[in-house]
Amino acid sequence: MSQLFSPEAISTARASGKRLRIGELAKATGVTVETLRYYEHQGLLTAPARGDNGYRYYSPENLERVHFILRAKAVGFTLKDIEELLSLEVQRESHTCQEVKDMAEAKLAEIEQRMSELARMREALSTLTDACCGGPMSAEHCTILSALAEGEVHAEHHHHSPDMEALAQKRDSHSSGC
Amino acid sequence: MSQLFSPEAISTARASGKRLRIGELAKATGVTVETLRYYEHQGLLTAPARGDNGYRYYSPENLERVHFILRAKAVGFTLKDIEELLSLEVQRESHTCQEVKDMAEAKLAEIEQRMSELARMREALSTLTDACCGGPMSAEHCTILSALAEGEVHAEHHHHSPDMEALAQKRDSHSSGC
DNA sequence: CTCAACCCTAAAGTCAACAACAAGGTTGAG
DNA sequence: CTCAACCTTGTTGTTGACTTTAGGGTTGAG
Repeated sequence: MSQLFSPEAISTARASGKRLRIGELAKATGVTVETLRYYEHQGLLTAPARGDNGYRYYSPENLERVHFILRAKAVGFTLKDIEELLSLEVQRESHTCQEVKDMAEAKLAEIEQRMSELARMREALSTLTDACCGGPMSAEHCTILSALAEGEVHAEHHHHSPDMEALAQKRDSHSSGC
Repeated sequence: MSQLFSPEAISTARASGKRLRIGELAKATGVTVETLRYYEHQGLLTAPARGDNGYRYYSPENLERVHFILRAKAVGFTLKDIEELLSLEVQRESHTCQEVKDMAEAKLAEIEQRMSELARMREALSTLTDACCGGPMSAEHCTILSALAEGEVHAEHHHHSPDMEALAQKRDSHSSGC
């Protein structure tokens, strides 16, 4: 490994400025170098200092910004959201808490929306799997396939109707489901 | 395919034999005509009969298949999954219940995976929003931005550490958070 | 006959968030 | 010097599920 860089080779040699090359920053943050260049291209990272060789040399501030991005991603923000969050972050004084909280709450609502959609799917799917024997015999009378084919799937948005009953009846009445 | 052994099963099973043009099928199923053509292109819909004008004329079986696809989508299957499901559906006898149930359970696991990921995000986000006043004053000391900037976000996979404590302390100690 | 509302095909564009590739320059160890 | 391992730019490809575009034919009412 070649950890040897020239700390003072950069024009503005700051005392505390431990500058990282892109591969080092990548390793330090757990993302790929392509991702870092992509973030820069997208305007999420400000263009870092360059050496005479054209290499990017990242400051600790750049490192912090990458961490900011990753944390924001981890709680569900998109890169586009993060661009907005960063514009709030870099000029905190000229923005309000409300703006920030609004974004967080909007994202929260979005996440809860997606969760309830998934919960709906999970309910429907578990009803289906519960009704299916899963045995090694022919799928000719498989309740899952029949439910998908004949419209007994309890998965439409609102409209929680006698779907499950219909499915349950299938099991009882025919005694053939799966 | 059911059409293999049923050039007349169609006419016998359903005396109606009402064939729809693509726009009618679209209206009947709630998808766009482009989507229907796309499904056909992807092999999810078998090529329907054509008139002398080149128009597609869909049979009731075609309609049923679209419904199958939509129901499968509604419970979380991808189009690729559905292609597989359809191959099971079309030749049920040569497949087992187990195959079908395995697919459903795999999808269920996938959905639960995504749900727990979302739940993790929701926890982190609601902790953040709870800690933020959301008021109209400067975001200078906004706890949300600070948490994102300083790494107090409780959102990494496992590793549930004193993150929330750190966040809570921020509120108490500084008395400035937001 | 005209005109809107249908229908057709093939190909390209969209979104997000990168990954991969081509074609090179730089660095440092051996 | 070579060689691997870095770094550079710009372009294109990936995934999924469509949507849009371009450039046409068909149908039926007025």
